[in-house]
Amino acid sequence: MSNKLSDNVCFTLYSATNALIRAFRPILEAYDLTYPQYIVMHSLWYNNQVSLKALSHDTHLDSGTLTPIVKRLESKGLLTRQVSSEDERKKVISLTEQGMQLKVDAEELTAKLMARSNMSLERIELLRELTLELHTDLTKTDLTKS
Amino acid sequence: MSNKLSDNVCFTLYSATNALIRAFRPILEAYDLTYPQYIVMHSLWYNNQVSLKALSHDTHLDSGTLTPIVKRLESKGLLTRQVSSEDERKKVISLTEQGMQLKVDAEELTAKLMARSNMSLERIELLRELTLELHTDLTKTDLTKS
DNA sequence: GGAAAATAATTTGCGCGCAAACTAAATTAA
DNA sequence: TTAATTTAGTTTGCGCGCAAATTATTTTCC
Repeated sequence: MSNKLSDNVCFTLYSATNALIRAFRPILEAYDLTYPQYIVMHSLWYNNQVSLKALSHDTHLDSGTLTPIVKRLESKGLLTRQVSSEDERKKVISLTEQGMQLKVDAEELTAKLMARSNMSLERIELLRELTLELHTDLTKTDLTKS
Repeated sequence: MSNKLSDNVCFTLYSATNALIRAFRPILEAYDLTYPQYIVMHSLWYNNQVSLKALSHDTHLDSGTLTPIVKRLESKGLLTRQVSSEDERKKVISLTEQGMQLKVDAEELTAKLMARSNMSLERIELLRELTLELHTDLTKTDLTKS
């Protein structure tokens, strides 16, 4: 029988994520990026010239969330959005030269940030595995099962 | 050297939290609550008649975030907000009868939800401890340390 | 080939999450 | 005691996160 909020996994997960993004903010500010924008850039650094659909699959972000994010990155000159010639419903999202150059600077930000926590590498890796597992479980049984 | 997004703790943590809140939504819908609103109610069930400051401390939510949440809960008839008689800057937030009755129904929602994941109780508890640790670390070293 | 269904992306609406600016009350210090 | 500082809570502005509705294109099926 739980009574404190911190006895609750959902709450600790939620709070830790908020704290992480909050801690990321001043670091990412130097690159004029928010955390979701950073995720999109990270995805494109390793998978350039993809559709919004593909980007959505990789980042786990909704298309309705992605469209405005990608537009903002476009207006910052980090990427371009062109209608695909094969399928005119699709847009091809491509990094600009400027967008690709960010990679060099911003690649190691996670390591930088996590080093500020006192957690050991083993525990960080364990946390990664557990959250990956939870995400997989939740998205698998989400809609069909009641 | 990480290349996939899922190699990145921050990303897996972020995605798992989004997935969790998404999974919570249809369950909480029956109580006409969002997840942050549920957190506030949960806090009040075990700590009634507190100031916004105290609520902010317990829920780890900003006062600027809390004010509109608490107002929405007030307009749903789940709580009241009265100016404190000792200190007129403070507001005393108190559950209504209706707000207290929700507790009975909504208390075990977390267990209900986590049962839908295939994770063992041990791994869920481990996840709770790791996220609690990360939150503590990040909020401790946040502003002062560079 | 043409109607119906499926797919890709955008738009709309709402509730956060939080920094920053603001208001009002209480405390401290001169 | 009153001016300066601190504290509690609200407001504003912006960027998500996502469900639901919409638009436009493609595919399917007859």
